[in-house]
Amino acid sequence: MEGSPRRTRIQQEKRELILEAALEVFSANGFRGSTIDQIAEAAGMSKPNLLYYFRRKEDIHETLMQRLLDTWLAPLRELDDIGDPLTELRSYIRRKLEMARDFPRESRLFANEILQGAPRIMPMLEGELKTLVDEKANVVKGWMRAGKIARTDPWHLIFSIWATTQHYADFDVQVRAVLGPDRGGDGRFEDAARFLEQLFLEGLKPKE
Amino acid sequence: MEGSPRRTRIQQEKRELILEAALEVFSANGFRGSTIDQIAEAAGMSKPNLLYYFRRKEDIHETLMQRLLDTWLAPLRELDDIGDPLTELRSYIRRKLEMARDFPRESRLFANEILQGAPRIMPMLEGELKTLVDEKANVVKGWMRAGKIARTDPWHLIFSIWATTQHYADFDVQVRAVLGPDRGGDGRFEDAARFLEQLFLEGLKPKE
DNA sequence: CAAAATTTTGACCGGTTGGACAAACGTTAG
DNA sequence: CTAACGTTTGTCCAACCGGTCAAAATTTTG
Repeated sequence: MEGSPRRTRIQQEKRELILEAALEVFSANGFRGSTIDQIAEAAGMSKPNLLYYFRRKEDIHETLMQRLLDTWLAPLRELDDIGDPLTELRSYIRRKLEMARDFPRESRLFANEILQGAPRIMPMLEGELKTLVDEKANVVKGWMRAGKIARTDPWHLIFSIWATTQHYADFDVQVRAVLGPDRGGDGRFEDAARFLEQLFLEGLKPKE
Repeated sequence: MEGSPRRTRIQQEKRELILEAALEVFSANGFRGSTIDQIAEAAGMSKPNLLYYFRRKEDIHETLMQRLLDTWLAPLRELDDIGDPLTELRSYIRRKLEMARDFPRESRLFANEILQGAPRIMPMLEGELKTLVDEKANVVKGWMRAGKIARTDPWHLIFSIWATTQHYADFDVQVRAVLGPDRGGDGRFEDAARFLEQLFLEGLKPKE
């Protein structure tokens, strides 16, 4: 058994500072597109100083990734059997959209990793993530069997919630460019929330 | 007025070869993550030879990007007023999903560019793309006014179609990892098509 | 305070990268 | 055949990048 290494107060603080800076840089440029110098400058320290706290560039990325995954899956973990199905799904969509709004850098970091083939987190996708999604898909299946929601593919339903919500973080510049200066402001997340709620809960069929 | 530069037959062919190789490499590693050497090797030639056809790395990327945008927006251009609205939308969704299936590299190239803040194509997003989307959003608005489809935000509707379809190209490794070896095979696009059709045309409300 | 431990820095290194260039090679037209 | 033109290659370079190291500066501890 090995506990996490003992660290001084300074080490704790500086490591946080570096991780915050690295999140900024990695999420904007990807892993290979980012340099240690950039991260060091964003953290307000010299490169060798940074390397005193993280011995390799990859260590920073790995630490960032580990932390990310916990918070990233939290909304899905909260989805559970108790309560009204449609309400549960609406809450899940809202939580995911809030994450896209409040943690866009984390979303882009994740997107960058997946886009490049997920070389560093593949085992996690096939293990922890798959297990969690399978479990929640079965919950959704139960709702369908009980006639609480329409029958459809639960896995693709989850994918579509991921895709539509994360889009507002990952493709933010495109969303803003298309909406223009007037509609692309802070209100876009509320518009998106309203739209997604209707899409998932009602579809596009006209109401009689 | 300046026409496109005169080129010999060999130049035409070699340039195509390079662009094909560059698409492979750029879409997998991003712009900064790709090296001229990688592209040259994928194209079966030496680095200086490649640089004879494209003088700078950025020229390759730029050429690739310009071509991409035309084909990328083609499905949306086809969306028009004539014909049944729900059928039109279903066709658009299917075309976009087919593009994700048949041109995943193009999708990832585009996603990479947007993720990094779209530094090279920003003017196009604010110009050509915005104009096209605004135009099509108005078509959709007309359908809504006519009571042909439910009232909702046309812009966010288009975003959600982009997001859900491109997801199967951009996040392909994640989709496959979650679906597992049995369900993650070639059939996943048909499952996705069925699901998306239901989602957009019916929503999740249970049928009475 | 003084010794010990921690933190910061400047100088440096080997490998990679984008790109330049001239020489060699091949092709085509007179 | 040969001169002109187009293509390919080997060599080289300067900038950059990840990372090392020893020494200096600072903080902590007895």
